[in-house]
Parts: sequence; structure tokens; C-alpha cells
Amino acid sequence: MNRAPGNPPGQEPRWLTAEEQHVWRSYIQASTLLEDHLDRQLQRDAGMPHVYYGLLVKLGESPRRRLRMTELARYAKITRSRLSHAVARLEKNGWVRREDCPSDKRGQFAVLTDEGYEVLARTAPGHVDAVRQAVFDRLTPEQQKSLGEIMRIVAEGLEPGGTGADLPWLR
Amino acid sequence: MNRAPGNPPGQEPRWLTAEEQHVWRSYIQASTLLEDHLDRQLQRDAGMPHVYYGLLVKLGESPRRRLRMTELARYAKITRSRLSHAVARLEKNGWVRREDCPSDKRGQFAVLTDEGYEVLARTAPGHVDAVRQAVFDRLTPEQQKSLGEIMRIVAEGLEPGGTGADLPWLR
DNA sequence: GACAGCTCCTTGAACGTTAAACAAAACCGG
DNA sequence: CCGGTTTTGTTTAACGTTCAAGGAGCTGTC
Repeated sequence: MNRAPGNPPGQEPRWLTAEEQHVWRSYIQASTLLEDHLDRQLQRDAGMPHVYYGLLVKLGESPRRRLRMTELARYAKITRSRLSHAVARLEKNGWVRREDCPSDKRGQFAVLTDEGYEVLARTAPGHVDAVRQAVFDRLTPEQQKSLGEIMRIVAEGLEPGGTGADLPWLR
Repeated sequence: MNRAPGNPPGQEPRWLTAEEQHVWRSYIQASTLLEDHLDRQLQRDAGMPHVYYGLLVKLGESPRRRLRMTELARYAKITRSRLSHAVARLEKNGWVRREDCPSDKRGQFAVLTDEGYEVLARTAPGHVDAVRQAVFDRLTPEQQKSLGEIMRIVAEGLEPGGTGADLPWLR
């Protein structure tokens, strides 16, 4: 509730144009609907929200099906705190197990269990289908490519570690 | 945890190609980072999450600064339950007020208060700035246009009321 | 080798979201 | 106008997320 940053008092903000507003609205609506849709789909078929599913996928792709907590959090773009809670829940389900890191006594590995792997194997096809139906089946190859480029740019701009500005001398 | 739908047992699912996977990953990462970023920005500057802010915006744009609960929920793409909770909170802040609907005794209007309007006026420039910096300043006009089209298509496909498939005879 | 500062991860409390169940009013068909 | 159905909005409890704080181990410096 402080002053909005980036707008020195007395300066007219650069509002979005009508076109930009439409784009932004479409983005918000689509991303909201899509995330909701996938959350419901996975909650129903796999018993977990989309983010949790993504964690299992990431673990499944990793060597020895394990990843340090911080690394997993970084991949999934979530906070370590959130990951801690999430892994606690997945552990209760028997889908993930924690293991101590031998080389760093602070460290923990999250390890995908066999049971976790099976949930993944059983539910992945349905999830891929959902993604296909909601996104890829509706877009031309050009649009798919374009979407990838656009989202990569946006992600890079927000990556922790990036400054958020193309102005290195400001940091 | 039931069988995944859309994949009759014994049929090989249509996995995503490598390109599709990259696109999807970029999308997930960007949308996660972006929503987090905006949530934090608004939590800090306006004392509410992004969704709540969107509700105030929508009310502010509406005639007499009011909207029926169901209509507001529909615009914001959230459930009525979620809206009930949200409005309860915004009401506590004094930013929204409820009013009975004269023509339908079940109905409620959510009304943006003067105080709510002021929060909006004070914080909108900062929010627009954040959106610009994260998205529009990084994309070419062609990419912006493309993003709009793509997201419109995805949103339409998920719109409650749409079947989610181009196969009307399946419903 | 000790101190300072940093990284890793967890915790608890406050907050937001979801799902299911519900009451009240409106609607609709006979 | 009666009875069933739908619509509207809320409620409760379980669950997920965030934020701030903190404990424990690592690391670099003098």
C-alpha cells in the first residue's frame, strides 16, 4: 500500500493501449482457465494439484529419480518453503521419500518412489491429453512456435537472477 | 486416481513432441513466474493478491461500479464460492460493499466503494508498469498480437459452456 | 580456529482456495 | 397455483500457499 514504484509522483503513467488491454485480458483469462482446468483434471485423476504433479515429473526425469530440494524448487519456480510443504504431503502419499545428502549435512534429496512412479505412469497419458486438447490441438504450428518464443522471453525477464530490466547499470 | 480419460486401455498415448514439450515448459514457467511476480507486486503495493485486484478493476469499469456476484465471478473466471470469500475480505477492507438486488431477493451486488476506488487509482499505475516491464516491453508488436490471438483461442476452448472438443456429437 | 555471514531447509500462523452441502428464492411445466 | 428443478449465494472444513522466523551446517577471512 505504499506508493507505486516506477511512477514518480506527478508523472502520467503509460497506460495500456486498447489493443494491449485486450491481449492482457485474454492472457489472464486463458491462463486462469487453463490452470484451473489442469488442476481439476489432475486432482480428479491423480489426486494432486498440477504443481505437485510437475514435481513428480521433474524427479522422474532426473538421474536416480532424485533432486536436491533447492534444485527442484528452482526448476519448478516455487519457493523452498512451498516445496517443503509439498514434499511433506507427497511423502505422506508415499510418492516421494526424503534422503539425507551425504556431502552436505544440511541437504535433502527428494526421491521419487516406485509408487510415485506408478502414479505418474498411470496418469501421464490423461494429462498429456488434457494439455493437447486445451492447447496444442487448437494452435497452428506457427502459433505453437510463437507461443514458445514469447513465453521464453517473458520467463527470462522474470527469472530470479535477472534484474527485470535491460539496464545493467541500474544494478 | 481413476483411469486417465481419453486413452482407452491398451492404446499408446500421443506424447508431446520435443518441440511441444519445450513450448509447454516455457509456458508453465513463464505463467508461474508472472503470476507470482504480480501477486507479490500487488500484495506489497496494494495489500491484495492479483485476483482481488482484478475484481476491483472489473467493478470499477462497470456501470454504477457494481456487478452481481455471479456476473463478477464469470468475468473473473473464478467460482462463486471463491468470490464469496474474496468479497468478504474486500468488504472487511472497506473496498467493496454488498447490496441487495431489488429485483431478485437471492441476488447480491458487489459495489466498489470510494475507498476501493482510491486504492485502485493509487495502485493502478504501478501495476500497469509491472505488466509492461514483464510483458509488453519485451515483445514486438507482432508477438503481442500473436499472444492475444493464441490466448483467445485457448480461453475459448476452455470456456465453461464450450465442450472442450470440436466434436459436437460427443455431447 | 573462530567469527561472520551465507545457504539449506523447515516450521507455524495467517491467509487464500476448493469441494461439498445447504438455504432461499426464482422458474417452469402442467 | 403446485411441485420439482434450477439459480443464487454462502458456509464449513480440508487443503495449499505465503511470510517471517529460525536452526543447523557450510565457507571464507583474519
